[in-house]
Amino acid sequence: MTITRFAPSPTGYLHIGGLRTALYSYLWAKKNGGKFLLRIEDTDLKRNSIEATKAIENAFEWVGLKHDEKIVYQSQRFDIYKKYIQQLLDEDKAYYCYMSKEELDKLRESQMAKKQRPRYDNRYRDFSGTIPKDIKPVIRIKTPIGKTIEFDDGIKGKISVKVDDVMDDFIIARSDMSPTYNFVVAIDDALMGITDVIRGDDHLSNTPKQIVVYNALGFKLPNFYHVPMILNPSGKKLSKRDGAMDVMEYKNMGYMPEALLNFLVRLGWSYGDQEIFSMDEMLSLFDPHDINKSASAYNSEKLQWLNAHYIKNAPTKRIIKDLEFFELKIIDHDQKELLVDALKSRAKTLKEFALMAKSILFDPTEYDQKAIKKFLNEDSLQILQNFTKFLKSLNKTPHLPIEFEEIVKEFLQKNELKMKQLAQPLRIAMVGSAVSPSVYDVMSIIKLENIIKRVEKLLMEHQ
RNA sequence: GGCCCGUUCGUCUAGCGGUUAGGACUCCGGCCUCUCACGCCGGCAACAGGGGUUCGAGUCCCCUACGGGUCACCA
Repeated sequence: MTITRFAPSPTGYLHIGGLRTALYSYLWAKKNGGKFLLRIEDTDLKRNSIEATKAIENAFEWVGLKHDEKIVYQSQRFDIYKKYIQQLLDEDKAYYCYMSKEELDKLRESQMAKKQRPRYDNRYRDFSGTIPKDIKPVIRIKTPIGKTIEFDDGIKGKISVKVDDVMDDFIIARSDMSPTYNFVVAIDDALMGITDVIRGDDHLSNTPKQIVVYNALGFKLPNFYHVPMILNPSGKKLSKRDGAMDVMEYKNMGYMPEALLNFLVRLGWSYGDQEIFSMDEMLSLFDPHDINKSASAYNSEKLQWLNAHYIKNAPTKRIIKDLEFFELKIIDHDQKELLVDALKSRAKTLKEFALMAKSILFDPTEYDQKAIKKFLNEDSLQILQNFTKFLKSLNKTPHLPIEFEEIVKEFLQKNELKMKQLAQPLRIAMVGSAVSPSVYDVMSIIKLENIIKRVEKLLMEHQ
């Protein structure tokens, strides 16, 4: 069975880079009928937050990624880590190091001065001298000096590093005996039965260290996949300054989770020329081996295009529900279908959608001055005047767009006018600007009495 | 600086020794049209540079340049 995991440290919100690796992990597990687990990496007791964990869960819920089983908290597993530390000590695969932090700093400084790579000099490995008093020791693992560590990354291919180049006998337990990251990650991944580790590129250099731990403990290695980073539009590392890092921010901006997921899955991965992927398609087509080797820049225009696509194709009921988040309730409106259909191909975000809907539903509070200047003059005001008279004289009440179209045509014919001469002035009267869906649709949505009311209001203010 | 990774249109990418180097977003034309969108049609635009290997290289190898990651008693 394929078991993957997402293992964030609870330092803040879930950002889009994290969501992408989570998505990849989720897809790969689910595609293979496996499990996707969530683990919170909170070994650093100093900074830790429940809110951050909650934020991650909320974001997962919004996009619809469900993790299997209970969330694993590393802070609750210290007993387990302690056991393995003791095991390594007993087997002489780890040892106490009595070098103080100050000493270590000094060593590092002198190495830097000599342009050497700062590293611990293994002075307490196989130490037989007298042990310094008054020093709370740390525990270090014995790394396989002189060896080469090789592994086959599912994305990058063969990776091979010399142990002496990339690590010293690194610390697995701090002087307060709390375990460190590279140690616990290996243990947890092994114990949780993780078969495929999909994570950010920035962890690539941690992997050899974790392999050392796996080997020391006799655990079987998982498959590793190191996903290249997401860059900002100018090709630099994505940071908070780029804005919209928090996944939930996308909800506020009116993006649909499907669009975000589709955007993210295509950022660094592709399947031929296909751009649109439903969750089912992602599930059947995704394979981490096809992920690109190079970093990709975040490009919000594509996301916007995808969002527009998903809005266009979403069921009306769904849109109506989503619009409530933007304080628009149209569930009881008798022309809600027409309204939503008219706007579906026009709005790029749900936020924009709500704004457009409101501009139709509610009487205009102000008019676009450019539009006024361009389309309102003596002639057009006269036409509007005549049009309201005509509307009032009707002996039946039109409802459907087609019915409004008929009466408009009748009016135009009687007065020997072209649609162009009526459409824009009427549009301005109804919604306050020169842009809106078809006037017939708008008329049908706001109804006869409101058309007359809005036209008369405009006439009054411009006479 | 050491180590590791990367480099195809502005951006996301297809390509897996022989292609007029394809698609998508953006942008620019055109059609449709009551405006704006949508849709449809068309256009601009790329193999980082240099050496090899080969009959033939975007594809394989080496070097250079550039970009990124990482070098903690953080995760």
